[in-house]
Amino acid sequence: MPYDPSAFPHFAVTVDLVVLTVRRHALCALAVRRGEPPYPGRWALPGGFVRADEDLAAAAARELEEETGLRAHAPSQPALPNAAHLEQLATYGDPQRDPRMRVVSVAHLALAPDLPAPRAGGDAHSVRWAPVDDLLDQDTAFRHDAEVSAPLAFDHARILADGVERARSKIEYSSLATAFCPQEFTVGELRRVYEAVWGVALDPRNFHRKVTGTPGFLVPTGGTTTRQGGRPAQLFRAGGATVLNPPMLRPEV
Amino acid sequence: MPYDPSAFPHFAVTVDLVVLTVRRHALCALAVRRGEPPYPGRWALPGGFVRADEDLAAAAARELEEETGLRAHAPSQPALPNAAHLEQLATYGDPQRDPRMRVVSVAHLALAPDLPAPRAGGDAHSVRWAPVDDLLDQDTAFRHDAEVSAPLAFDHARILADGVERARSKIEYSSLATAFCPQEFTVGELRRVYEAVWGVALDPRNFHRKVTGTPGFLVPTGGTTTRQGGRPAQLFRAGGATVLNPPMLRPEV
DNA sequence: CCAAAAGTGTTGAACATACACCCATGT
DNA sequence: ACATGGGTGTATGTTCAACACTTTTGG
Repeated sequence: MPYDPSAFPHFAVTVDLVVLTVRRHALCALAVRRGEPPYPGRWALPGGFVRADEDLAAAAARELEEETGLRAHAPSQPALPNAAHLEQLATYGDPQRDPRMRVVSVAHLALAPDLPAPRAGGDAHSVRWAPVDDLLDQDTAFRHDAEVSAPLAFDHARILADGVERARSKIEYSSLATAFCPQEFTVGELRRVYEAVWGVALDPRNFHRKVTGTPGFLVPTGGTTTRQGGRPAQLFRAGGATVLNPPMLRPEV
Repeated sequence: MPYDPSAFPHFAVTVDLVVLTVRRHALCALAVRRGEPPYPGRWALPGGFVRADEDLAAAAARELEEETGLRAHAPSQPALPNAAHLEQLATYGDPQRDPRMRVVSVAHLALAPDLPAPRAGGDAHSVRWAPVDDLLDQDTAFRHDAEVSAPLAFDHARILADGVERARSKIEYSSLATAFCPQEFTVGELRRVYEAVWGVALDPRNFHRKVTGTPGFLVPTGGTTTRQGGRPAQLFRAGGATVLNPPMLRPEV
């Protein structure tokens, strides 16, 4: 079927990734250092062009694997080892957002357990996990001891902020916080995820009762561990439940 | 700055609109009948191409005004007369979703008060409000008395379902339900919005206490009305609060 | 008077917080 | 022994669902 290609404008379409993990009690995002203009030397979110016959989710999964080695798994699928939660976040299409040309970027949000080390992708640019506070907050970004020293390239600060906000609100009413944990984890480890993502302290006793009392949230594996020190803790896997009812309550700020 | 346009694939970018309203106790969506191939004669969501120098939100607002005469207002802005809530929903980019070419569609969700009548836009194709159940449910869609008789064109059934789901969950924890009401409304009218969107019955007494007891949700205007019959009811405007804490509770299904 | 919708009071169950207290390990 | 994190019990307050009851209109 013929169609006049001059009847509509042409766009480039990219996917950008907000990849979040919890490291050393802080919520961190994956950042790559740009080599080429525009914004050479600045940190940015990983991402790339969508291919001609590629679905948006497939493009996001491909970029995720290129940058981290993680495979994506669809929501409510058994958590495989080396797999991350991946979902569409939002789309950014300001005509001026890329100085080269008109680019519409479909941002995705990925949540991953703490990984041994970020691995350089097919292109060997530098990659690192940076605390989101350093990436977003101007004051800390310009502190001399901060490892990032300028705002993110393009509109990536906005995209990252939206991704963080999505993660913060979603762990409230879904079991998504388990995506930050390894396959087997303790209640205390899960609690530290909530504390890092929300930036608050939670009562360990009430948290324990809450998560173990929500049917389908956690499944005991039978094993125990003392990797956190102290009394051995039961190990759990994520259960089948995806929505939490009643939700976890985020304390007032 | 030169850039090689053959280095990346070209896409067409459209906006599609899920415009919802509550009419005669039912949640309804705006549908347009297609004149041209593909899917001639089938119902579809309103939408169109994003222009070369147009932001995504601006394109959605333009299409909304062309189809309905409604202006869009940003979140948490005073509700103007003839203005609708508009927000980005999600982006759909399956390579096969449009048989003509590669089209990425950025769907938006609009919530509007019940309007006198849908008005034909710049192009004079037919437009109507259809109950979302008729548009989505195969069984009712093929009943002889249903006014729509085939599934929506393209992947619009999926987009509509996602928009309805977004609206259903958002009125739970935000004051968005007021976007379905006229500027001044009663507690009973607001309750009927929740009942239509969720498809449930709510206790009028508890609902009244809940919404009037949430600070910033409703502001009394001083007036009263008996347009629903019975004892005169106070009139309210939407207050400044956008998030509802605690949320409205959707009864179990 | 009766029907209909608005609004208030009350009660018992569910759930949240705060915190006292005990348990099982490593050093 | 003691520090550390895991886990249970219990008191107190808040919120919610259910429903009896009163108020103010139209017919």
